[in-house]
Amino acid sequence: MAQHVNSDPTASPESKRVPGVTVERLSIYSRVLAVLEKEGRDTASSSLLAERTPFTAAQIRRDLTWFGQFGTRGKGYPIAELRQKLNEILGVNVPRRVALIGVGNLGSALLGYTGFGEHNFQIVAAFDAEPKKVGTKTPQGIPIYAMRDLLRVVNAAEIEIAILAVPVEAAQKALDAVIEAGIRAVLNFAPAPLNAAPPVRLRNVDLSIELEGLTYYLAHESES
Amino acid sequence: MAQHVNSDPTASPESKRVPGVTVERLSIYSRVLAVLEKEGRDTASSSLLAERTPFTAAQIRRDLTWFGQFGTRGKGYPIAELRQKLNEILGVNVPRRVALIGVGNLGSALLGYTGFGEHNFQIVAAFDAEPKKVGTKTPQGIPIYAMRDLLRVVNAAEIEIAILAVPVEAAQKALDAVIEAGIRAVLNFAPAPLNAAPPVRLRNVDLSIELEGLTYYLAHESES
DNA sequence: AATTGTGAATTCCTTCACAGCC
DNA sequence: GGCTGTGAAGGAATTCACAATT
Repeated sequence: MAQHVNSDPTASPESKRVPGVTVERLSIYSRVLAVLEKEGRDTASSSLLAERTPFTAAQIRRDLTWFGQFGTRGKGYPIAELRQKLNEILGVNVPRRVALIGVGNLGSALLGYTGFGEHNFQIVAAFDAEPKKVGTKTPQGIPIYAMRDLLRVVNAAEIEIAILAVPVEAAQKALDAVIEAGIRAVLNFAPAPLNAAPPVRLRNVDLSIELEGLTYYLAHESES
Repeated sequence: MAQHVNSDPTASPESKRVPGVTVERLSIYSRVLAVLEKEGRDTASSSLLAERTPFTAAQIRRDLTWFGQFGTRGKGYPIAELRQKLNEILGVNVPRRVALIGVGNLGSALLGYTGFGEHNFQIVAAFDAEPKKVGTKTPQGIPIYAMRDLLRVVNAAEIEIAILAVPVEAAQKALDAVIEAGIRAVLNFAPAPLNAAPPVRLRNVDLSIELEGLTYYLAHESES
């Protein structure tokens, strides 16, 4: 298999399109590798990774080949190195600046969530429609701006990502505003089925929908 | 999206196995139908639904046929009726009782999130390892129990679903405890790659992973 | 002996395209 | 005329299975 086109692991996945499902799994591989590294291992086979994830060994090997050849036959994958490469591929090796839109209940919880920082996401500005909050800072020391300052702050702070944590009725307007401000990546927590046209990437996290994905199987358990 | 369920290829309604991706989309259809209903419409064609979702008309029609024939040729689908039907299929026509494990930052935000109640999910009990919190109530009036009371309370209150909002280092033990208490459906917010064997259904929502699904495309924008 | 990387086979999902019905 | 429901076709993702490599 003299196929070394992708021997540079940071090279783009050339000719063919990487399946979306593969990208989804990459983060999970990175997480599992972190755990294995902490356990003191230095290589991991695809079958070990399969044990720690809901995926099969063949699937994992196939996923990785989209980006290059990272393993050694007979041995497995070098954990630290593969993790580093996956983080590069995911674009999380460099810090990403994030704006939080909406400093209510959920927004406050997200600000208190330390996991973002651990994965190189920095919430550098918050925005709220409530005049009383504007001009103050969050308990974490992040300044709260008015929505009309969005464009200015996004440009000045080089913000790339917005997290929407606004009430559902404000969600569409907030989305329009962040796109208008030049943001290309949006994570929406408002329980509204928002849509955005490329090149904007929008991801919806609807907590009720997550639960409904579970109740379906509760309701149909007897049939399995 | 949504992250990931340990897929059970044996769950099915009547004859054949319903694809997992179809179940994922059902909730979204239900949401869109609710919006259309509010707009005063009483029928919706598959192409109208396609306009309001990221899915195609053919895909929507195909998804629905897994569960029966709901439309009228030449006319479309009766909105209210289809929505009701979908909710039945999803098992959200009856209230589902939920336990919240972990009343920290994120847990408190989830308690304040009114979307659950709107979709027939009732958080009826909370649990925390912190002795100071045990015996008190949340601002919403939900009693906080010690973890050791899990089995008793789950049985007494007929709780079917657990939401894990505990620190990552406590996640596995919390998962073991809720499974031990007889719970079959778990939504995990701890940023740990947890696994559960069938018949337990586990869904992970890792906020950092959601963001990483976006950064991949930020990092590879030039290629698309 | 162990394990990757990958063609080939397979399974799963989506889209096409149109007959059937309103 | 408009739209559903669905066989058939097409495409995508997964799994098999094994030659290649350490």
